[in-house]
Amino acid sequence: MNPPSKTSRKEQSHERILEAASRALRRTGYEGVGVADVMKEAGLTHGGFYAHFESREALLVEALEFSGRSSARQLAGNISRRRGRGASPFRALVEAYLSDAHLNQCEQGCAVAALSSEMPRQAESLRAASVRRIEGLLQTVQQCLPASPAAQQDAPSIVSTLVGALQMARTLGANAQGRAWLASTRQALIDRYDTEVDANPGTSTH
Amino acid sequence: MNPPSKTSRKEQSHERILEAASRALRRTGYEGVGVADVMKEAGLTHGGFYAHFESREALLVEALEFSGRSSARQLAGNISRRRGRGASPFRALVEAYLSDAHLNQCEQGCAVAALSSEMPRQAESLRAASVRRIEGLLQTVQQCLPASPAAQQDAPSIVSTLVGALQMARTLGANAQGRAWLASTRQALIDRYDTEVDANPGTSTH
DNA sequence: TGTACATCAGTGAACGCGCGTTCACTGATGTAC
DNA sequence: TGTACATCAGTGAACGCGCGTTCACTGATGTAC
Repeated sequence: MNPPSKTSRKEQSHERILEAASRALRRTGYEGVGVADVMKEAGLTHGGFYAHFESREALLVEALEFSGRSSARQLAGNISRRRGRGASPFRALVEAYLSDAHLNQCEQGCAVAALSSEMPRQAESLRAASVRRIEGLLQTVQQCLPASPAAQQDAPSIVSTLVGALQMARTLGANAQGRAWLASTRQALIDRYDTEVDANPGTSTH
Repeated sequence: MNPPSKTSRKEQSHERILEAASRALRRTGYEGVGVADVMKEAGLTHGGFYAHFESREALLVEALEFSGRSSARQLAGNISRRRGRGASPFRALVEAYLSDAHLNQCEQGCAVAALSSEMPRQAESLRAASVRRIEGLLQTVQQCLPASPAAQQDAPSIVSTLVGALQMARTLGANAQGRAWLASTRQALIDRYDTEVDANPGTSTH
């Protein structure tokens, strides 16, 4: 008979492998994900990998989808927390996505920002999964904008700005230069799309 | 005695290697640049490589700088051609950078757009070179904006939008979906920063 | 002008290492009776 | 309840391949006299 817990031992291992791969993917990019390393971080040895995934590429596809679910959930949480403190949906989005925390913690952050320049070069199954991630992010942004056609039409431009700004800031470094880039982009977006202004967005400790 | 031409045979080879590496870098990313492949494309064999560069990493640094010079020159040319046809500096920048041609020809295009998500993960010498590329692009954008502090302050946000949009569009594909993303971002930028509107930007054949 | 020698750019074989993938085997868990 | 067997998840050694790097050597170009 099956044990009362619905997830089998193998399913639990599978989940741990995906978690490890998802973090590695966002920290080191597609090329940086090694089968042996991921298995080790999941507490297993590399030999068992092919009982879980058909190939490394199949792992990357699942890991990308896992990353998308995970970071979308986290972003939604951050947005609703900021909304609870009185921010408009758009301001909450901008301050959550372009936060200093998101600058530093790329392995828990948005997969699109972590991978976008590599996406066009990947095998078709991965590129298709990447397109779905972009569409997911687009949808999140659309939900934070007014429903008017004029506002909705700007969503792709805003997605581009959010993703690009995080990448530029990460390249500049998690120092004053990177943080200044983020702050400047937050300001520009909010000035344009959100009228209420407050003093110190992007950090929750002040 | 030296031959009348000032560039020696070795300098010519060096230049050919850099050209090949610069194209490969923007087409396939940092990880995609192989020493043997680059030498082959330059018409040489891989053994001679280390007479030209201390290491693969040193090649990548020089190739990135080469890419920056080359694409900055090309972008400046495209901008001034559009200005000659009556476009404002900002409109010329947006239509040149977010053109369908730039969507397709990434190996001659902007290195920042081709590499940005990989930049933060590179060795220090490469990251430093990447920062210089971002600063170069920032300067180009600043020169296309009005000199007022209000406009200049938006430059980082605009750089982010340009880079992000090209990456999203390239991931979506050089098809209707990718071109629509570009067109939408062009429109949003121009609506916001440039008042005159025309019918069909981004292609020169209509 | 011609000969002998040194320098220089490039060749191609070889080395070492990492990594994706395969496979025979093991130990534990669950099933049949 | 207990024993024998089958299944299942995971182990670890091994294979093959690609790639960065090294190095002894070659052929051409330039220099000394």
